Amino acid sequence: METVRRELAPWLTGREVVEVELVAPPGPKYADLARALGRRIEDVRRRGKFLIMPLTGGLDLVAHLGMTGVIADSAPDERAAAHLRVRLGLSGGAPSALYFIDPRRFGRFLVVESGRYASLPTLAALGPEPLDDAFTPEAFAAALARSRMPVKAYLLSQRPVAGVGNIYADEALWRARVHPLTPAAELTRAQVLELHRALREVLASAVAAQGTTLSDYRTVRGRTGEYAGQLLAYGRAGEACPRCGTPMERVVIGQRGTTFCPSCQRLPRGRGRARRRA
DNA sequence: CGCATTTCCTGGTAGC
DNA sequence: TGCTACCAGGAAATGC
Repeated sequence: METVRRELAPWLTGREVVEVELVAPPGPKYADLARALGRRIEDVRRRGKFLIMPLTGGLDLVAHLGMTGVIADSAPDERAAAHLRVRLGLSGGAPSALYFIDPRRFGRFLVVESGRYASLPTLAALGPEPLDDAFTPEAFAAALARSRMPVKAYLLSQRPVAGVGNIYADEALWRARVHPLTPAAELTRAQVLELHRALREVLASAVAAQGTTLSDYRTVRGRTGEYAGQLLAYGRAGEACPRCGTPMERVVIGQRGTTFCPSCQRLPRGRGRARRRA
């Protein structure tokens, strides 16, 4: 999403939305989109995986690409045209239209009052940006201490830190040698520090590579992201761990496929509450 | 409030 | 070859 934001910002900032074509059926995922009409895009920001475009008149245009959504600056080819959901006509020179194509329909493209995210609970409760100074090891430790969910599931909730999806969660947990089923509150201080560092490194590297294309993801100009070639854990179940050679394993945590090394990433034992000694 | 479960959806692919 | 079944998963809705 950061790659998409960087391509969109110089193009969209200052443009007026002169046409709103909602191709998808109206619904909460496209709530109030027509209100963008006649307003100028003041900025292109990002919070986690949400794109936030403040509009003149106290509104925000909010986009989320879901699994397979693509924002493009040129018309989709015949194959992708079947999945066109939104077209925005823009003032100014070419490219003068934005296309939102979303085959699996998990994406959103809606207008809300500025900063009013009640209809987007994940955005409303989003943790700090991982590459911001506010994301300190202390803040991360305090967030993790609040939950006994498996740390992998808690990361995906977007609450301890923003923007970590399934791929980057697996990569960071592997780097930090943390078992994905470890209850968040049971990470040791050393593990919190390792995971904090790993999250920042993985996300910074992925942004430098312009993201991870496994199949659908494309930048606004149609390019692929190249971080897939640097993945060390995600999607490698059955292969040797790059660090120790042990076969990597796959489990399901919170409905998400999760790959980890059973040798490098050990579950702590016997540190839970509710334990009594005889 | 916190957490688990279910739902949305289609392209790709395994299996027959 | 052509069919069916199943899998992928981000976030919201629903159910305790």
